[in-house]
Order: sequence, then structure tokens, then C-alpha cells
Amino acid sequence: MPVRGARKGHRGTGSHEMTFQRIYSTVRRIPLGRVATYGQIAKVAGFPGRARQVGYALAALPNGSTVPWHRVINAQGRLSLERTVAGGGVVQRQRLEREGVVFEGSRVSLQRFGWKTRGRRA
DNA sequence: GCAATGACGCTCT
DNA sequence: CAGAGCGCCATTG
Repeated sequence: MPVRGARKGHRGTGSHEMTFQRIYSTVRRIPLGRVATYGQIAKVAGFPGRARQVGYALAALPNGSTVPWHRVINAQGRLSLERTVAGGGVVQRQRLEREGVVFEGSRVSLQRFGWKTRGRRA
């Protein structure tokens, strides 16, 4: 059960929606051919330590979104999709390789392809 | 409101 | 390098 429609209808609060937008705009800043970790996205977006929420936000992304979600991988340089969803990592890997990201086995070198953020946000 | 469930990260074994 | 434990937090039943 992959987050059954986590976006459902609008809520009166809207605060979490703001969080999602914050995360999405940060993911959009990842340069082509580079990758960022969930924790890094959370940190840059202004929510250090909330890597899980980043994954949650990405899981809520509708199919065909313009957000480059494939450039977000876990801190181990591996594709989290491959761990949870069977076959899901294949698409992500192909997208990354098409952008020039090189896989070493089933892992990406964050040392070389990691996104240098500089600590700026939004 | 509580218990269970995650596209996670870090530390210890 | 792989696995287990613990922390964090939004969403769901």
C-alpha cells in the first residue's frame, strides 16, 4: 500500500502543503546530471533531519510531474525505489544514466555526482 | 487519540 | 559491506 492517495483533497490547514512545495522546489534545483540525498534535500529545504518527509512528499508526486524526482537517492548512493517497489528503480536508473550519472554496480558515487548545495535554501 | 506504516539517516554490531 | 536499532514525522485505520 504505497501511500494510498496521500494528496486526497485539500485540507483547511495547508501547512503540510507548504512543506511539500518547499521540498519540490528544492528538488527542482538539483542540476541535471547530479543527484541529492533525501536528507540533503530536507536540510536545504529548511527541515534538517526530516528526510522521511522528503520521501513522503516524493511518494505523493503525481505521475508525469515535472519534478526531477529521479535525482533524489538515499545517503548510501542507492535507489530507495528499488528497495521498496519492485522494478521502480529501473526507470529511475535509466533516467539518471541518460543524464550522465554513472552507476558503480547498483550504486552511485555521491562523491562525484552529489549535488553541491552551498547551504542556500529556497 | 493511539498504533502501525513508510521513496530516510545515523550509529553500532 | 550487510543488518538491526533508534530517531523523526505525516498519514491512515
